[in-house]
Amino acid sequence: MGVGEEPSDVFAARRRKLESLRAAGIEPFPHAFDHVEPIAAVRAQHASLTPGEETTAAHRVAGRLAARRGQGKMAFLDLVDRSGRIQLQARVDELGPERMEQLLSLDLGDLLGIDGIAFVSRRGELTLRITDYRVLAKSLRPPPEKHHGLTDVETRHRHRELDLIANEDARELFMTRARVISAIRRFLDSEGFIEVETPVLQPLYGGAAARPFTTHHNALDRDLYLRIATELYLKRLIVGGLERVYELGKDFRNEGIDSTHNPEFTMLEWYEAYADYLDVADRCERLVAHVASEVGYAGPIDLSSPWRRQTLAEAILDRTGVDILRFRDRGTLAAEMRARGLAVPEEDTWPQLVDELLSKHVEPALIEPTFLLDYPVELSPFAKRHRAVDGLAERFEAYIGGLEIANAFTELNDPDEQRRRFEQQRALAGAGDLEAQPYDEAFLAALEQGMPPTGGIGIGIDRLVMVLTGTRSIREVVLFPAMRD
RNA sequence: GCCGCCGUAGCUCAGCUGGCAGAGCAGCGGACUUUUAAUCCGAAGGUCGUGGGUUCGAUCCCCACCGGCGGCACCA
Repeated sequence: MGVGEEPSDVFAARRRKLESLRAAGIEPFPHAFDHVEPIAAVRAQHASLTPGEETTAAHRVAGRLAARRGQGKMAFLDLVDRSGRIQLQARVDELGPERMEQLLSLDLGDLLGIDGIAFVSRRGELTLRITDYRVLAKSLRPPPEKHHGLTDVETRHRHRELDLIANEDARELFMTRARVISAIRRFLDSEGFIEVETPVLQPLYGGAAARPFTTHHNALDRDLYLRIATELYLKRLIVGGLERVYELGKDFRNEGIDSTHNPEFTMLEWYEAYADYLDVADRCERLVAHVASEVGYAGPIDLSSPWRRQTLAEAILDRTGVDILRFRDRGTLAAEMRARGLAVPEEDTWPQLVDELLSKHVEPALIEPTFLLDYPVELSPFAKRHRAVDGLAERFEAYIGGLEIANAFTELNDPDEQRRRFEQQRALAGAGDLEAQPYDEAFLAALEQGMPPTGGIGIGIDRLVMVLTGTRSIREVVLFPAMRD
């Protein structure tokens, strides 16, 4: 069933009304409608009126017809725009019999422009008494049910326009998302960052552990990759002296789809010269706290700074009793895990076992904002070695509500060390690791030019929006999530 | 990829391990001048996801496929 099916008489009735409008000399799809006020602005002007109070204030609003009560000589209609809903009163003594009948024969879902005089009904509802109206666009499909809204998840995601028409929650959520993104830009701009744009189509992908999408450029007759991260290009801009840069845009990863993964998703990355990962952590928690405040976050999690900080090894020790720093090879770590009754996947290497401990036993418990610091260097091919602890890298991941929302490091800027890391990745790729980093000579050449000490981070914007809106599925915060055909 | 649940009118949902497919909203015809999910009367509206199978007979039982959701696996 659904939106693509053949019209039934519900559709035919709307077609007939379209034709009768035209027959009456009314253009059902006019070009524009000037001087429209947001409904919320009209409401704000009359917030102090009392029930039964009349005014002489004329207003012009526009939106979608959402409900109709009554018929004949007087009726009430509800009009919805992006900012809210307002009641309209249609009276035959104001409009005349012909215009009245024409108005009442319009369909729910039609787009209307309304001129009216504000008053408050006996029951206390702000209302516009219609003095004139205009059809702004005829709707040829019935809107979703007016009480229950649209609840079918598949239809809500495949036809997001219906979700937005029917569900005020959905409108509010995506407006919040927009405010999150603009607040991020304002924050970074005010701290001396410049926004840049680097290639989405890349001859070589890199900067994250993920499989890419492949595409083809016809004129060049060569395959290109959709980026999995912006990291490597952004660091080349740090080499170039731009000092503080950020990019906010889509990354693409050719992986499974679940409640926290969409194949295309919005990533913020920033890089700052002369900073390390702890400086980046400070800015990250300030950014999130600022954005939460800007969008009026009132959820259950305290996002204010400072956040809890704990090393990865401590967190795993606390949750499992396993001290990964004491068992530094695959065999002894696996034995320790077995001794404590923990599952040990047969194929896993030492860093993969660490990741297993982290994702199974630590991540789900990280509800309050938490930085997990200092990851195994094997898992972090672009992070600088820890200044104090052998075998670790200066890297953190930030968790909120059990979700990983950020990943950051003190960036590796020694080109020879970076080259050795690429060699290791090449060995992994040779062993069948589909996510190993490809060898990127252009990036190495840039590092050889000299990159200042640099801190960098990637923040998953979709997941951050999930936290800020209390949503459990990434599909709820992406307007058009990936679906099968 | 594996397992489980789900798919019935435009929308929201009923439908008894098998016997002609149900309601509300919306829509259509009518009544009504202060409604707030308006109310009342009337007449309509269906490829029960798709394709097979079992059966005298399938929305219901079986198989496959499509799509969605959840979990596992994989993965930031």
